[in-house]
Amino acid sequence: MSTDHGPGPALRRNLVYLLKHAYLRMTEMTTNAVTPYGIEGRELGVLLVLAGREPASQQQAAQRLGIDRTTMVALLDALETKGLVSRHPHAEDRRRNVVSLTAAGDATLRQAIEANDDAEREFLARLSPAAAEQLRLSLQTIVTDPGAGRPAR
Amino acid sequence: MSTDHGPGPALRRNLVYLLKHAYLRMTEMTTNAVTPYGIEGRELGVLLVLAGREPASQQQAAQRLGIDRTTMVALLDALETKGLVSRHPHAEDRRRNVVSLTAAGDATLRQAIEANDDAEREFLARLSPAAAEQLRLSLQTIVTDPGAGRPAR
DNA sequence: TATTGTTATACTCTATAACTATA
DNA sequence: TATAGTTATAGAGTATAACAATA
Repeated sequence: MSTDHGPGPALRRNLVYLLKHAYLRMTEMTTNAVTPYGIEGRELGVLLVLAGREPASQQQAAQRLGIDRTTMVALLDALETKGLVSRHPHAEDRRRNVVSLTAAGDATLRQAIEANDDAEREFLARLSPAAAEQLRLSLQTIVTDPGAGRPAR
Repeated sequence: MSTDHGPGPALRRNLVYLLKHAYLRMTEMTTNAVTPYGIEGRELGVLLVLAGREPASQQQAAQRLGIDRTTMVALLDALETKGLVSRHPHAEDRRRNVVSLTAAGDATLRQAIEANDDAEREFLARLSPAAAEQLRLSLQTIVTDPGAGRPAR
């Protein structure tokens, strides 16, 4: 019994360790929350990007997610097979694909968002509402505005 | 120009997205910080675990890091080859390996910790000191004390 | 029988290089 | 020539299954 699990004092404050395990846990919870609606956790991210302003190309959608365009292909193949997304050539530049949500995709997204919100609430359950909001804002700051020493790319 | 990079409004508050990209960025910064001392980012984690209370087995060290024991084998092989770590059979249970830092491992760890602290400071640069500490504490709470609905495992 | 370390193997996620069709 | 999408392929990082030594 009590086989001494946790990180131990040396790791307990290490940011790589904390971020990695927080990420893994949130990912698992989102996956579980969203699987009943027929999509994977990563696919929710794609649907969310598409639901915003509709991207003018697959590549633009990939950039918003921070993944490679070749990764996006497989992701969209799966979503298209499920009938949640459709691709059409761009009117003015036929190299590009305009990707849009189908009606089914829109319905799935709505349900998945709710399920994901529940998962986020559970993930944050040990934090006060203020601390939870602060966590989100701090991560936002770090991720979207990395600060000096960071190439514009 | 202005090819419209960032996440877009739909993803900007999504915790999986934020945690993933925060994790990727911190990992990259730690890797860069620690490479000059001849170790990888993940290896710093191993050294930190070993420097705490010395684990009675490889398996215990693996549990503290949250990785599989088979993964730990390869990690320790590399560190042993570099002369930073040594394995000896446990006196009372010869199935187990007691893993300890060599003098070189200890010296490397000390330098790597400093470099990693610098990287963490840069990572947190856009946050106030209070917000930075709050972020660390909130992640700690979530990771080490996940709360209800979570099996003890 | 159960457990530790190990090996072989496979799976997931991701990126790089090369092809195609358009521009 | 250059770019968007695609395909084939390879590389991390990780885990599962099976084996040897020890308990």
